[in-house]
Formats: sequence, structure tokens, C-alpha cells
Amino acid sequence: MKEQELKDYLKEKGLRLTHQRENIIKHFCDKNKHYTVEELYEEMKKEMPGIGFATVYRTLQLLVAAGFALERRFKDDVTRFEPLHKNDHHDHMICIECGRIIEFENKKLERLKDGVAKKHNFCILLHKLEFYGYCEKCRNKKIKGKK
Amino acid sequence: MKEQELKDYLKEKGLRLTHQRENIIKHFCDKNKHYTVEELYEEMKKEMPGIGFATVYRTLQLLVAAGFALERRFKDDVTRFEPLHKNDHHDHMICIECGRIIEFENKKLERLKDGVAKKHNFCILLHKLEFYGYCEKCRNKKIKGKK
DNA sequence: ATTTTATTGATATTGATTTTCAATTTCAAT
DNA sequence: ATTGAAATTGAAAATCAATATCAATAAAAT
Ligand SMILES: [Mn+2]
Ligand SMILES: [Mn+2]
Ligand SMILES: [Zn+2]
Ligand SMILES: [Zn+2]
Repeated sequence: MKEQELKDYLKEKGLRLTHQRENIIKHFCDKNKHYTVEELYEEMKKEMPGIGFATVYRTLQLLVAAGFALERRFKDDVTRFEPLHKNDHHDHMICIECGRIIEFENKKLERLKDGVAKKHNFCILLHKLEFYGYCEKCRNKKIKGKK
Repeated sequence: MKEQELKDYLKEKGLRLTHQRENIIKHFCDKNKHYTVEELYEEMKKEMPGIGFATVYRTLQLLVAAGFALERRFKDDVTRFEPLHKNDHHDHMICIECGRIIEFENKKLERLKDGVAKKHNFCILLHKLEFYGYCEKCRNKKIKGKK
């Protein structure tokens, strides 16, 4: 269970489990969303009216450092955080109309990527692969609109 | 020849060919680099000491709008501009040690990407593919250092 | 309960990008 | 060559997300 793992991490680092952290973690970690700090801050305020933006910001950084979240930055150039569920690597397609983020994973693509890197004697530590365009719904809407 | 194409573009849009634009274009368009505004500004100052940062910035935007340059933004989160030579699409590997940027193109990868998109009924307009890691030189240096 | 030290939240700062605006330059029409 | 309307310039200011600061507060070890 995530809560215990996190407590262990905090203890190990000499950090403290505050109400703010506890609540943020409860709210964030089971979701399957890509939060901006602002978005999570707005949601947290409903549960803890006094909570500060900086606390949400720092807690997300903490979760990344602890390995419970990933930091992402898409084309709109705001940092987003997503809870890390398993050790699943995945990439993203982002709809430029509605903002929907679709996750995907493709082994063949990963293998091909490694091949390209090897060809250039490049040692990949991480990669970024994002598609931008229209999701199914938005594309359908566009087609109808054109008629 | 690029100069004439650009003059045509300016005329068509009711824009003017200033000394600043002329010099920036001469300096920038034949290079094969990924410039930040700051970098190009520093180089331009040597040729036109009075030139302003904003002018370099605006001229790069203009070149993008005219289709003579591409805007890129890698992990270091500064906007870079590269002259567009042909209609070549390419992606990048970036060395996190020395900053070297290696360009590559892989048809098989592109095809695979389109397949993945189709599977999700996603209509790709553009994509971003970047590798981060060590270039050959830096990796070799690292290996030697470890001994 | 006391003490130590991490944490919080309000606010200030940073740094890249973008905008503003008065002065200047371009260029088409005299 | 001169003019004048309109685009452009450069300095400075505004923007905006991300990050740092710091006095007040809260956690947890003793
Ligand atoms: Mn994701
Ligand atoms: Mn390039
Ligand atoms: Zn959509
Ligand atoms: Zn390198």
C-alpha cells in the first residue's frame, strides 16, 4: 500500500508526515490524471481551505523524488504531474482541440528507438515521444462541422 | 535563393526589409545550428552593435511564420530556432553532458508511429521525438573516467 | 511538556518570453 | 529627391510559471 511505502520514505529521509502531505497524497496518488500544480491546488483547497500553493508544489516534487510520481511537460509548457502506478513506461498523444491525453505503449517502437540510438552510438537514458493532433471525438466533430 | 523568397514573402505581407532583418537572415539561414534567441543576439551584436534583443526575437518569429525556420524546445526549456533547409523532417538526440544535438531520421519509426495513432483513431498533425543521454564522445569519456 | 528541526503559507524573486511605445526607418507615391 | 503613411526598432516594462525566502507553526523525539 502506497501510504506505508511513503511513510517509510519520509522516515528514511528525516522528513515529516504532515496533514497537508497526507491529504495531497490521498487525493493524488490513486488518480489517473496529469495534474498541473494549479489544478491540484484548486482541488486541494476544497478539502483544506488554508493550504498553500507552495505546499502542493513542494509535495509534488517530493513525490517525484520518492518515485511515486512523474513530471511531464507537453507543448503547452506547463509542468504536469502524474501518479506512477506500476513501473509502466508509456508515451502520450495529446488532442490539440480538447486537451485529452491518451496514453500508449508500443514495444516495437521502443525497440526501434534503441536501434536508431545504437546506430549513432548514442546511449539513451530517457526519451520523449508525443503525438499532437485530434482525438477521435474531436476529429468526428470537425468532419460534421465541415458539411 | 533564400533572399529572394524572403523578399517576396515580405512584400506579399506588406512587411519591410530592414538592415536588421537582412543581416539576421544572412547570418542565420545558412547555418546548421539550433539557436536560442540569446545566442543569435550575441552573434548579431558583433555585426550590428546597436541591434536589440527584441528585434532578433521578432525576426526569428517572422522566419518561422514565413516557413524558413522551425521552433524547437528541448528539455532545458529554452526555445531554439533552426533554419529549415529542405522539407526534411527530422528528430533529435540530445547529449545531457555536452549539449550536442544529433539529428536523425527514420522512415520505419515514422511508419510505426502512424500505425500506433491509427490504432487509437488519433489524427496526428505533428509529433515530438527526442532522445536524451550520452553522445559517443561523452560516453567514452565517462568509461575512461571510471577506471 | 520541552526541545529540536522540518514544514507551512504568504510573499518576493527569478528568468525566459512577450508586449509596449516613442523615435526612427522604410518605401511607394509624388 | 521629398514626402508621408505605416511598419519597425530598441529600451524598458509586463507577463507568467517556477522557485526561493523567511517568520510562524507543527511534528516527533526526548
Ligand atoms: Mn501519462
Ligand atoms: Mn534540428
Ligand atoms: Zn479531442
Ligand atoms: Zn556529449
